[in-house]
Amino acid sequence: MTAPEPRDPALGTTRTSLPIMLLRAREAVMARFRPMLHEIGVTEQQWRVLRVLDEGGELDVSTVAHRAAILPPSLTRILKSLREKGLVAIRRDRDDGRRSLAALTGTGRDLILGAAPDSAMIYAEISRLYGMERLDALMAEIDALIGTLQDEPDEN
Amino acid sequence: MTAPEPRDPALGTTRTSLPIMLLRAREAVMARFRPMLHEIGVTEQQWRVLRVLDEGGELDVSTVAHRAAILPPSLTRILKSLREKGLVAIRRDRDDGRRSLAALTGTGRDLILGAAPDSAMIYAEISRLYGMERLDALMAEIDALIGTLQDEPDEN
DNA sequence: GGATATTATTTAACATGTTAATTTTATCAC
DNA sequence: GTGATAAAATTAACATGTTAAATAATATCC
Repeated sequence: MTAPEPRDPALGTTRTSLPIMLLRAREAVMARFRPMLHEIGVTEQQWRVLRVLDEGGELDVSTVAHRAAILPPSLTRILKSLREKGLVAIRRDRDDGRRSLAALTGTGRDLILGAAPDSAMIYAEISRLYGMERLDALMAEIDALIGTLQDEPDEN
Repeated sequence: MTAPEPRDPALGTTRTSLPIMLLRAREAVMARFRPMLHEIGVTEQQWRVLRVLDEGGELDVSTVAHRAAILPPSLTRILKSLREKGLVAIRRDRDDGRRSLAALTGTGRDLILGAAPDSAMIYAEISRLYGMERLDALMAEIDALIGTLQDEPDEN
């Protein structure tokens, strides 16, 4: 019975909010991968960490955090749980006692290798549905947006 | 001294992973808004909920969850904290006892109104840096990606 | 009209995000 | 060499993400 409340036209509507759209897009993509991740018993973030270690070999925590887009405090907990699962090994850097180094165990590598075909198939399906060139172009644009926002100084 | 570990070429590199790129993009955008949100003492998610309620008036929890892209269990907690801050009011729907209805309080509306100019300026700055038309095109493409992935059935 | 299924929300439990503070080790200046 | 500083990782504390289960109210079927 009550009429819709008035709203400030200076605020864009949440329907077209850039951060929310990026969130929804990520969710739509991840929904395709989630069944596979559930199957092998790792979370999305744990999977990212495993992949980064597969690509980079033994890496220090800061590098893993940067490449996997995970903040250091989260990564500390994730590495702990991955170690408890026997998927990664962690040791101190002898040359620089401040650093921790993480690497896949044999078990961890096997898990990646086993899941790789499924992962590739899911990505291929996304690429097929949306269009491969179109997807490449979209990712290039997103990359450009990131570059633009990070290079330019904040307006504060 | 150890050489880089071999990796499976079937897995794309994490550098070009679509989910990670969307995550980074969101982070790059939110970094611009974060100082303002910190200023007014609300989190990013709380801000989204407040904006949705400003746009939609009194809404049931499910609708807010959908529009703000927040899962119901998270929203329950967020609404509780917003109520404790005096920014929203919650009551039961008389026509359907299962539903909870949330609405901005006067304080909540004042907070939105006070922050609106800053919010608009930040968005305008992003638009200026990246290009307004380019940003519109990017958002249209992201929207198309979401539509594509949600409409098509899962391949499982 | 009462058993049953469905829907809306919440609770529970665990994982991660986020900021600030702390700890440990290196580095620099002198 | 020693004291101040900086860097890397962790811990702490609180907020949110995520899935499953529980709760409560409505809708449906016979």
